[in-house]
Amino acid sequence: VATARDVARQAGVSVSTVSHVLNETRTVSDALRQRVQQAARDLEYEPNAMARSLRIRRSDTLGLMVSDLSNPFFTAVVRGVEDVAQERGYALILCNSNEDPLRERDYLRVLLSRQVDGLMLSPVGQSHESLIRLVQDRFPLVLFDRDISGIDVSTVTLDNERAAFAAVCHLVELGHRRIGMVSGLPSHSTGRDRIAGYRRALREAEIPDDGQLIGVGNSTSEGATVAVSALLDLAERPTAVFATNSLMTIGALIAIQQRGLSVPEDISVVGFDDFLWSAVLRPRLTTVAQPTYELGRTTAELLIDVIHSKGPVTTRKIVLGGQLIVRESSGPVPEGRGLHLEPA
Amino acid sequence: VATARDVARQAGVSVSTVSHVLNETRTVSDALRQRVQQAARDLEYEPNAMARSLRIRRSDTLGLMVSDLSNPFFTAVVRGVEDVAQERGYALILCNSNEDPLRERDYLRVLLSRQVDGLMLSPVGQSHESLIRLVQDRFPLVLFDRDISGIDVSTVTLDNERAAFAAVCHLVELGHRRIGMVSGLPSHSTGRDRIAGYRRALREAEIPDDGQLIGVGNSTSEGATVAVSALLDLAERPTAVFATNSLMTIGALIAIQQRGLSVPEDISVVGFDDFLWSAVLRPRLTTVAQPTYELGRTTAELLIDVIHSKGPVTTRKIVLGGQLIVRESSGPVPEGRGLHLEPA
DNA sequence: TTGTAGGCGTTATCAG
DNA sequence: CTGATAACGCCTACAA
Repeated sequence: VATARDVARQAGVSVSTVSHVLNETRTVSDALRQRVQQAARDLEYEPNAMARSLRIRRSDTLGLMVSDLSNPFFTAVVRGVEDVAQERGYALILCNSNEDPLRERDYLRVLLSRQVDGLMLSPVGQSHESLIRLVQDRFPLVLFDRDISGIDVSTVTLDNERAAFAAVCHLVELGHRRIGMVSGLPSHSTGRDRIAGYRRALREAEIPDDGQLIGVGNSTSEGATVAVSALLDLAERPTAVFATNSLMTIGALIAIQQRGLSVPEDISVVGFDDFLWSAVLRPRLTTVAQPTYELGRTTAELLIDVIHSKGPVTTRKIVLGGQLIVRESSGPVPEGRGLHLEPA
Repeated sequence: VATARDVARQAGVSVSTVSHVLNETRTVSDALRQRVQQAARDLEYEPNAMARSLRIRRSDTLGLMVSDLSNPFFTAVVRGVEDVAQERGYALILCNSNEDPLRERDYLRVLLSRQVDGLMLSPVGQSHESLIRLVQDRFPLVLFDRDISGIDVSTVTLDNERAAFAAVCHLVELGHRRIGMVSGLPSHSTGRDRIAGYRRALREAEIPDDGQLIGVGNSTSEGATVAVSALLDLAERPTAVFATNSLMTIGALIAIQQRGLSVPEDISVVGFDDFLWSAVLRPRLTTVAQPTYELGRTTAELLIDVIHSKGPVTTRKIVLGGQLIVRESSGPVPEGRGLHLEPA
């Protein structure tokens, strides 16, 4: 591997001239410039990014830590982040905490020791010591998807409360009054917000809400199958189910199929996130589509802004909206069910 | 941010002592060791990975470039790679060439300039200058999923020929004799191998094969919809379709639904890669399951072996096998179709 | 057992 | 316009 020294020798100039030619950082005579450029090409010189970063105290690298890479939601986010990083000349180091707080902690150290210029994070748990230190040190940090409390940091999130509200309102308008929900962990802001939207919809429809119809699906397909099975075991089982991410939607459908029930004749379903395969399901799935790719783009752009802003950093909270897409998996309340089952 | 110098000053020792204590690279008296460790903790010292790498000419970082991160196939691979990297103490820089040769070229330079210790790549096109130089320089490189010609490099692939063979044999055994296929690009080894397996199955069943029933779906859902629509427009349309990745399976199903045909009554379908949502499809999808996570693990392990092997590097070709999972989407030839349509 | 000093490959300051 | 030279933060002979 050739170094600037080699290029300098080959071109018969000093290393500083090589550096200045390649970075266009001062005027160099045509003759020398030509020789340097030729030598660089001949030797296939590629500057050593580590040495460079060490000197200029900047790595032109962004860190991105997602909490679950097997969730299509996050891969869409990653693509958005990546496109922006590419456009703005940043490299990207991607880590997957896999919903493991320890792994998040570890990767955080890895990323910082690699001197990333900024970090995008979908936090797996609560705020912790390492994160607090980061913001205290004014390290460029943007959280996405999930917000956490007790920490003053910029975030980009989706409007989960409104999205859940819209989904449940749709079911209410179809006449449903016993509406189940499979939720993610309430320890995540996303889980809480979706529950809040669900409850507001019930409240506005004056449907009594004892929380019995909220199952915790743990954001996984398996968890949702268990949770929805429990809902279906209730004496007064729901006539509709709202699943709050794509994996849990699958789990909910599995549970429903296991009971031999069909959608939407026996029970209506609304999913969260819009997925490619929802179009080939029969019936096609009613979903709340979320702008996942845009979430990634916005997060990356905000982070780069934060990095470039020299002044006092004002933390920003950006919220992106979603969209309800009505398909055939949600329908009216089945005959003989619904109103008469109402406890109120 | 604290440096080794700061720690040394705080502990009242020299920087070399700090280094030796933290790396356990020579025996240090208890007293000093304690002081250094305490100081490091107090200052929250984290070694600068760039400076360290610059010195020891090793970054303990692996590069991973996938060709399409939105394809669940590759995210499973990524998880496998990541787990191994984590276990073996390597960091991971992940790039997404997005099937764009230019982007692949760019990212290649980025990764190399960042001094990754080795690189895993699912190449988007043919072998090119940059790759050839890499192997000539004996740079640790492992290709996965796709092999390319004209370059002597270690690879980890799936047995696509056999997988396709098994899928088509299954259809043959059900009585099908007009079997369509949606293929990826034949410029990829995966596409070629799957076509080869398809053809071998036809040959062994003594089914005439004029290649008319092979549609190129371009590995995308949209491409597959177009390709399968064309197959369904044929005067003697296939009674079964073999789709060769998950996105193209979706596209195939969409095309079939657009025609108002149902599976497997009107037409049988076999998909490639096994997906979570295939279980909630009705009918459930017959698929060839591929060990994607294992592909990632094996690739990372092979690369790390290559990096550690001091001697002459013998290139290795590892091939992993798949498994046919029969579900309800493939059935017998529909009444009134099949044999009498046979041209031969 | 400990410290000093040189250098990894760059960039940038300071003379010429 | 150009070239020595001193960092950047770390590791590691070599010396003490």
